[in-house]
Amino acid sequence: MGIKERKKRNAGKMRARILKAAMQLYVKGGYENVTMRRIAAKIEYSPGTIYLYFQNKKDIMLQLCYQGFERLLAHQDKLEQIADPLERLSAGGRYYLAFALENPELYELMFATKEIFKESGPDEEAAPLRAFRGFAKNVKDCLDAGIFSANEVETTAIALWATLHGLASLLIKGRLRFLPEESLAEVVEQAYAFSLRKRGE
Amino acid sequence: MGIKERKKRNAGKMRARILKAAMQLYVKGGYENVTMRRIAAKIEYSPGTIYLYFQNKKDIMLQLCYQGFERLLAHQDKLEQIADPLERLSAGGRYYLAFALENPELYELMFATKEIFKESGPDEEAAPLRAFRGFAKNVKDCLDAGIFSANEVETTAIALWATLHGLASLLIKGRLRFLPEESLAEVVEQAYAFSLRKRGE
DNA sequence: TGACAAACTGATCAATGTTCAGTAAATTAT
DNA sequence: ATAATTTACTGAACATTGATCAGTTTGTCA
Repeated sequence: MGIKERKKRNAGKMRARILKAAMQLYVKGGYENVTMRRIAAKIEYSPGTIYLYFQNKKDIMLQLCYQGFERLLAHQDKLEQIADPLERLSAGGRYYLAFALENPELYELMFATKEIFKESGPDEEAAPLRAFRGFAKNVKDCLDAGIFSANEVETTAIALWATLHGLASLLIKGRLRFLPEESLAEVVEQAYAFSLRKRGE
Repeated sequence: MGIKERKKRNAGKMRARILKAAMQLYVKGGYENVTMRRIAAKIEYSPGTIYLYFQNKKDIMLQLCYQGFERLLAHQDKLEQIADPLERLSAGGRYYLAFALENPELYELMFATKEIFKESGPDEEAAPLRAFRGFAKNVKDCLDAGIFSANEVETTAIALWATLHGLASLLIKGRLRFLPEESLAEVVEQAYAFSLRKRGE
């Protein structure tokens, strides 16, 4: 009696096709480029069909937002191999910024979606929170190693995350365009290094 | 021959009326609540009239964005009275965050508008850059006082600004909602304090 | 094969930003 | 004062949007 399973699989595949099409449209031209009719054309179904698999456009965009966090998490395990905690945190920051700059539209979406935690409060299983917990773990290792002054882990993690997110956001939104282009990368690198300055420096 | 002047004044007043109506709509319900027809209804003109004073909706939103920076700058002079540079920087940060949280939609707009610097590159006279220069001045005073480790002023200013902007953005977008509500303010305060930690701490 | 259910269609709706021929008001010239 | 001209404004119209739903096709099972 695998019929129900097959149907679920089919529905899942359809959802995936829709999301794939939506993602392609989104990364190419942002929110306004994602149109129910354009998605429908891409998957070769009629617009009405999409509403059998998603509540509305917002629902689709929310799923894309989650996919963004999944992608961000995808390479987290590579960081684990770095032994030195401060170096690991530093590399994590560089990776974070690189991800944001390589996927600017996606990164925007990841932090533009207000409804992300709306449904029944924050879910520890959710990708956004898992990403933060992984980051906080690295911060904890630094604190344990006495690299920063004594502080709450969460407080320190939030401060450093905020710096990274702030830099990513300012860069993507072109708010640092007053700096000479060629020194931009260097300035950003050093700015994050300043936030990571060790106790006594 | 004050006729031309009067016409300019009238056109200016009309622009102001339109922007006022647009701002009211925006702070109440965000971007999608700002509608050319709704603006027109508020100012009691027909929709077409708006296009005699603004290029399009984007143009209107851009002006609102500028108004946001003007408001942010409005109380900057009060900070100047604080003698101690670190205390001044700290108070500036608190004021910045308070502004962002009291005007969340406006703050979003201030940093959501990509076109802000599009026209002929960054303009030193523009409010956004003036705001940064004011902030950087406070940072310079701290560096001169030896409070932070030697560094480029711009680099340090960007690091601290990014932290503030990151905190504001994360708060507004609800990304810190996994923290207990009652400790949120405290955590944010301490997170910024961490970024401001003095040399040797 | 026939009855039922599930999947899909596409015309349709209200609302959006924007345009522009036409009207009304204000100004200048006669 | 009246006519001519410029300026200000209107609102119907257009293309496109997200969303709906009666009707059709496809698939499943007795």
